Amino acid sequence: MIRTRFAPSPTGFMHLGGLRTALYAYIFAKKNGGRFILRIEDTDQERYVEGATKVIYDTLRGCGLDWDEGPDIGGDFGPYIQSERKSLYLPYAKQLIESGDAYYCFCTKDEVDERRKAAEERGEVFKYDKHCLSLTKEEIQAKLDAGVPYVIRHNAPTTGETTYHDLVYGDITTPNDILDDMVLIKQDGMPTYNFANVVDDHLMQISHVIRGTEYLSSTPKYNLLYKALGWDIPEYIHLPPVMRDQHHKLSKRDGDAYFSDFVSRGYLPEALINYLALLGWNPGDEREFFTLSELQDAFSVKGINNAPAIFDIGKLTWFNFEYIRRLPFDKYLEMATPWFEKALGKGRFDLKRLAELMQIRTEVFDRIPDMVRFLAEMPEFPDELYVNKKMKTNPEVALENLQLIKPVLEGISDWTETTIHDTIMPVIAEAGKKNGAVLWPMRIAISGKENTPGGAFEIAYLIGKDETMRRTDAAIARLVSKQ
RNA sequence: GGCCCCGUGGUCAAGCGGUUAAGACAUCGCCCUUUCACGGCGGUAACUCGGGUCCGAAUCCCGACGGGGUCACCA
Repeated sequence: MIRTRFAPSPTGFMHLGGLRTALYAYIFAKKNGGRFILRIEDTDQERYVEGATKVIYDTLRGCGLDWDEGPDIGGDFGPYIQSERKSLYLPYAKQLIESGDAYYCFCTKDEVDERRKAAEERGEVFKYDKHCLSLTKEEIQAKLDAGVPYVIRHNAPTTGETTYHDLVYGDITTPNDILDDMVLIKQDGMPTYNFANVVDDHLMQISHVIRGTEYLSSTPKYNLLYKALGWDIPEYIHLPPVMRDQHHKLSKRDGDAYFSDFVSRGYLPEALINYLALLGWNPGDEREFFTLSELQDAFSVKGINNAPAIFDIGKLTWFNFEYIRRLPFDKYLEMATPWFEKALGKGRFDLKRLAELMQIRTEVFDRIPDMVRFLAEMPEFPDELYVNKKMKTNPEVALENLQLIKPVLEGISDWTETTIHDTIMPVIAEAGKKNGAVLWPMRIAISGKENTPGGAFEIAYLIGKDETMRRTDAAIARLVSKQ
């Protein structure tokens, strides 16, 4: 049975790198008919952030990454919150002490820190010197009885080397002499991440550990623990980091790395998931669009890349654009309406028609207001906008043609796109002019923008006859005054 | 600094000893078009460097350089 887990710590928000890890763990499990487990790693009491767990739930569910076992839904291997498992760890630590693979350490944190600092100043790599390993049984018991605070440390080997296999990185070999005697049980009785992780992954029968490469070099230490405890070592799938640029990891610090930020700006979770899936993995063929279930079918560990990948918001935006285009119209209208209203207020425009024009032009929802604001408020614009080489227009031509259509526009009583179109086009033809020579200036005159979501007729319809005449008159007046 | 990992266009990325070194995003140009967009066509742009091995290397080996990670009673 394939079992994977996503084990975030509730210390902040869900950032995109973490989401990608969760995604891979989810699709790998599902692809293989396995189970996806959610475990909250909150052994660091000081970093606990209220509400962070909910963010994790919301993000995962919002992306369709439903877990089969977890804190809120239970499962056969609970509890799924590490702090609630506190009492489980100590017996295993004691077992390691019995076998000589761990020992009590009474050195205080300050002492050790001081020695570490001194070593660093000498340019040396600090390793705990196993000082407390030499304590006799009696000495240990005496300190324990006296209530001297202690931690339990791993007794790591100092010679030889350790090799393990990673499904994406291959064999990783590390010399043992660099291994430090890491703390397994902290002074507060809580296990460290290092220890809790090993115990929990084993107890929860995790078959494949999927996580970031930051754990690549500490994995040998975990493997030593598995062996000392007599447990099977799980398969490892380490994932390269998602980078902001060549030098920096995409991190919580960047602020824009949060899933929730992208969603509130108008990125669709589906687009985010699709993009993230392809960041560091490829299906082996030319496909680019994947739903979650298609991802499950196509996924293969072989397709995971082992080099860091730089997060490219441009490509994400393209995916988002494509997903927005594919949205059912009603859904688009519903989602776009708040953004329309932000710039246009309520009830002044035919939002349905606007949405039809906007759907294929929306890259991200938060760009909508700037694109449509001109409908409510005529922007200032330079006369240069009347210049269009291909349409052969300039301010002079614009004035002439605006004057040509103004009375025609005035005479239209049934203000619909069709009527406006059918009334204006013959006039242009009769005057022997090119369509663009008339329609370009008209669009500029009533929109004041080089780019608009639709042509002259659509805009004229949207802003209504009165506003169209007002803007046309103003444009003519201005052009006249400059002659 | 020690140890580990990585190195194909601006970005993602195919490639597994012989290819005109794919494709996508971005970018540029052209066509279509009442604008933009969409669509169509085309262009610019890459194997970090140096040694090997081999008839032949982006592909294998070594080294250099560059980048990342890690060295906590954080996870």
